[in-house]
Amino acid sequence: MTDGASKTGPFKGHHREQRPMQNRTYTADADPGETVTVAGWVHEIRDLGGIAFLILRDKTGKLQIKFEKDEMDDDLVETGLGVHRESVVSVTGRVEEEPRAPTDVELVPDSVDVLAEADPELPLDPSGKVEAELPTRLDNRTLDLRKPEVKAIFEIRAEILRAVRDYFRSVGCTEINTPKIVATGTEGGTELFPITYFGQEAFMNQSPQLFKQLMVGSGLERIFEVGPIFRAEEHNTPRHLNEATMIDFESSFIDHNEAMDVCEGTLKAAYEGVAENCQEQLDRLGYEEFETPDGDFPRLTYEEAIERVNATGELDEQLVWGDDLSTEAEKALGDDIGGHYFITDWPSEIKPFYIQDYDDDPDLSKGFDLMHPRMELVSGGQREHRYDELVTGFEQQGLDPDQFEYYTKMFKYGMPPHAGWAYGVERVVMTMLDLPNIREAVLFPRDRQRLSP
RNA sequence: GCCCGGGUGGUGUAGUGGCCCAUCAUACGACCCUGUCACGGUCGUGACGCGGGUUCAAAUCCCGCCUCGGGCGCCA
Repeated sequence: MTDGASKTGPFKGHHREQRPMQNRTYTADADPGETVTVAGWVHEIRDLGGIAFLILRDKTGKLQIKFEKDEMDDDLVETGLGVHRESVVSVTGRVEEEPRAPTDVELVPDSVDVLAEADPELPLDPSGKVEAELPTRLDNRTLDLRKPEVKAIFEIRAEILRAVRDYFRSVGCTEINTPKIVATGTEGGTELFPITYFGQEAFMNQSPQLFKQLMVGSGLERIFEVGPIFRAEEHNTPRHLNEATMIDFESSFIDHNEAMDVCEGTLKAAYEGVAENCQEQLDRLGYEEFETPDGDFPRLTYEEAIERVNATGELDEQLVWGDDLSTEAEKALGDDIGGHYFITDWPSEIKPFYIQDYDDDPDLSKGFDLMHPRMELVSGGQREHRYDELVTGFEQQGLDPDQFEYYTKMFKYGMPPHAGWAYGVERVVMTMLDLPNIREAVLFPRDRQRLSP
């Protein structure tokens, strides 16, 4: 940038007071010998009498600020030690090497500015001396995310999304966005949130399924989307949300086996990204060793899966062909396998209409699920791309094809064979970090009871 | 949708009929303390979700309401 350009910008060089943050130094970058201005939150004040320490916290860590009462200006001491915890301050002073300080450096202040005073009684304690329950934490998410271990979850979540996006690009995908306000549901089964759209009945979208299929028939061919989905089920569990974030993938000219390859690739990329780039966050969360999945994920057919569940002897009643896997069955199988695995070749009748059946066995579908030992992560499959078969599938599942004409119509104009899948970001975060509740993996969860904040 | 459990100071808890004008920790207020790092010490402020009932006596038992969490189903 030239001098001339900089003078026309929002921050003019000779008005330093208009950009106080420009000169801010992160606590982690405060090196001995420098005079710096740091800014952040008052984590704690330890007043020992003649000497007192203010611990300042910012996004990079904590820095100790020393106040020697007899040797320093009274106003400075009064301002620095008179603030409540979690107030926002900026402090200018000299950084000194000090082996007795927690980080081996401390700041000797010349001036302290209180930018925002905090109320003395906090709804939760960011220093973590006293635990808070999840509802209290969610009601006060701003304070909650001042805790380094809570912040770490969302830094890791961001890294998962980065790694997944990079992986998708590496296999030739284009990122798309599809509408979240829609006229009809996807599968007809799940409850939708009804809304009014200029006087017309409409719904919050339950899944990008139909839209992403329409796009594999477009010139884009191979696409992914990261976006919200909305489901009006009144479930109350630690693994369901009414608004979740889905990672959807769909590609032309691949089958369900190749779709599983991509699925496995994205998940491994997510684990590897976190292992490579989030060691500090993992440390904060207390991970001794973070294991990335190695080797190929086992691919069990549905038939093999129910046989294996029955062989564990964990279930009171044996599964028979055609049964869906109950939560109990999923857990028994997950314990038995001990890692991620696919279940393939599901009975057609428990998979949606858009999943293709085997030509030589119409009772068997090319649908698959990716499972973590704790829960289902992904649902996907080879799609039905043939117009006549698709419309027949609608009718067999009791759906009216006319309602989905915008979708089926495009299958008349050259829809290539295609396959894809979708997984829930929150479930990936939750299983990766072994979080007890899916609400931990969302900043502001929407569940049966919670609409605010 | 069906079923189960819980709500005690700001926060997290102890207390299952009288021992409770309610325990402990932390926070908050006051005072003491020159190397803390969950700083320490002394003193103090502060709560039984709401309404009704049973009982000589209710935080505790019963009913209704509000509210939160969990199990199943279904799903990601």
